[in-house]
Amino acid sequence: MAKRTVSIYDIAKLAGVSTATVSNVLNNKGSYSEKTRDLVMRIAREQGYVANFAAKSLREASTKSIALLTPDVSNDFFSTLVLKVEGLLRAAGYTSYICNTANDDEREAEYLRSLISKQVDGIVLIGGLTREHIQLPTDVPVVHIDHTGALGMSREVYVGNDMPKVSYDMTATLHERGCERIALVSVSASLYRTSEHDQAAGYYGYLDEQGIRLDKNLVLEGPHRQTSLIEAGQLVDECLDAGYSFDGVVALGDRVALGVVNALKARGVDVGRDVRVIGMDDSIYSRVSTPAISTVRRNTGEMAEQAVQALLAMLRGEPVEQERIVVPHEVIERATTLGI
Amino acid sequence: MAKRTVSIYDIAKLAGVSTATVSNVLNNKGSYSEKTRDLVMRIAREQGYVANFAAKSLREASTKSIALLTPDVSNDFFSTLVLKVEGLLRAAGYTSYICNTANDDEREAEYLRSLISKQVDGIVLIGGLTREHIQLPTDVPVVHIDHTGALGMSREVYVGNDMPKVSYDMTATLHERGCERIALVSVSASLYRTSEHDQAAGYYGYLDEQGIRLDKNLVLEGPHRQTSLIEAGQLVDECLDAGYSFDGVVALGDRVALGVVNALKARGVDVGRDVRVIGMDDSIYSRVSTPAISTVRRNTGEMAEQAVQALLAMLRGEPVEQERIVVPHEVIERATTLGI
DNA sequence: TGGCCTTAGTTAAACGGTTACATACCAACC
DNA sequence: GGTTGGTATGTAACCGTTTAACTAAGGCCA
Repeated sequence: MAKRTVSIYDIAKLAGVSTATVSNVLNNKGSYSEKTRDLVMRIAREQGYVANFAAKSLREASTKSIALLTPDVSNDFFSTLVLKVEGLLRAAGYTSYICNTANDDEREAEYLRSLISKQVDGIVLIGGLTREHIQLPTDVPVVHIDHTGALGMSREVYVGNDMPKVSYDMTATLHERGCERIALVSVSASLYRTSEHDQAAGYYGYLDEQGIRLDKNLVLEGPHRQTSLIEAGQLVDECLDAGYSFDGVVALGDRVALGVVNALKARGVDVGRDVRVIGMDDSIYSRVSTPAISTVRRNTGEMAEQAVQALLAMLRGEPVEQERIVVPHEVIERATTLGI
Repeated sequence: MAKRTVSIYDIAKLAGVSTATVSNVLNNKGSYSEKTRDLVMRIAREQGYVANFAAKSLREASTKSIALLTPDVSNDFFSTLVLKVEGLLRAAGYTSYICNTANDDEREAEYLRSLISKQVDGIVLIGGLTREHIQLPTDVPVVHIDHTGALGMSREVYVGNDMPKVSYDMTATLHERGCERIALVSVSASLYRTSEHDQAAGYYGYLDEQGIRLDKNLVLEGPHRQTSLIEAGQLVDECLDAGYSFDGVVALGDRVALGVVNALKARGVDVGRDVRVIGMDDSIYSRVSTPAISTVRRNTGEMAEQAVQALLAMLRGEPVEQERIVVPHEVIERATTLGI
């Protein structure tokens, strides 16, 4: 079975020319007569010729494929990012290997090992934990998105938001709306998205700057045993059951925010008035909630574009001009902070 | 730059043996002394040798990679399916190309063209529209999941639920709980998931069988201009605003069901008592809703397993023993039909 | 001693492209 | 007529791996 697929050699024979000419015609290179081109093209089409990428890759030392690692594709933020990056790369002629590491170091390392062996031309690392455990054998270009862990490669670029500023702005938004006792809710999956707990930094920073006393009982961190949404609700319940109170919530992620909102609603709290809530990522969760959840748009579109642009530049062999690219974010207020 | 990565040839030279021996050692084939093996292994490790898959693929006419096409990875049902399939394939030594076709024929065709050229060993098509537009040049094995469109390949397997039975059971569940005027809500993205509108068939079938008069005004189909969740709500609003009424809703998808539930709640309807709702897929949407939405578990785990098993069998060259594999489904009743 | 088997290893071809270099032809120019 | 130059095409090496076919040496046995 498995009748060998038609090769450039078969076409050359049928057309009565050499493989070099066929290759030239197929790639618009070198020179050849119009007659030859038409003949070769016709035969190629007739025979259903499809170039063998393995052969091309071997010879050219380039597979035109990219590794795309992300911790969790089911997370709206990451999945839109991944899809945008993939689309842009595809438009540039690259195929992507999309990998879901589930925040597992070992899995990530395994993926990289196998993809390095598959000779990917570049690597895009999205979110996730620190990357200290990874050691790459080749000097392949790497782009990090939403994440700051270094890899020590010779060609390496970072793209992301100013995360401390994001949580700073979230906290400020609540404070400016009159909140005085502001809680922070996060589950580890989102907390670890940046290597140095950047995400929470702005919350502490703002409180400090405004002279607001930090109440450790209002910092709710979950170990992410289950769906972040459910867990966030439990954290809120535990906190309130223990007798603590708050009038504002900085939720590191819209899923977390939705969990918080649902838990508060279940207790009869008027979300948006009694307690204001702000989430992050501007994902579907913040939009489908009632009341709609205020959030931070982190500009996945621009992140993807900057990342791909930087990667393509490195692939073209251009020197890295800007190692760290910061994408602006934007607070979007909805019912949970406006109180309408 | 780009210092050539170390090849089997370099190792052979360093170890003072032939490339054949190195290859044998690395693949546990042929025969060699223990001394030689240790030497080769040590040098390979020292030099950070990584096999070049392009060369291997070219020689072996197998890339150990699979194309995985799905209409929408942001859809919970598809994404869990994709991840499970990918995981099982990885465990079997295959790398997956995960592709998001967005229900776009042209995009799908483009993906397949490029992946065929990349010499994928097999193809898994998940959900999506009919596949009549696709013509594959090689006789690569194909597995379809949750979808019935034929491709006319020599090695082709279908895995999925009995979709007419699914909507039949959904309708029956509502009827048995006392619903008499049962609406059907779908948006095209989900409606087209099976080629012959299988999904709705059971709804019509059940009504017919029970002698319940079909009211066309209660069949709400959206063109999927936007998020299915939002759109479902609009369809419900339009229907009720037009003066029609229902006491049960068959929603083809949990996202659709959530949209319906939200819209009804906004109108002050007591969901679960005044109107009962059942969704499909047992996704996160049905679980995070208040009230929790009844749904149908479609067993993505078993689907993935059956699909991968069938694919691996075909890749091993075994003949197709069962062309059509049906995975059982299960109605899960929660608050929106139990009325608690 | 010769024949045969086993083990350890080598040689070289093959996979399907790309490409540097060689060649053949023709026209134009001085 | 010889030189120059462009165009169209062919030749063959090369990318890194696997593997069929082969060699060489040692052991065993009649």
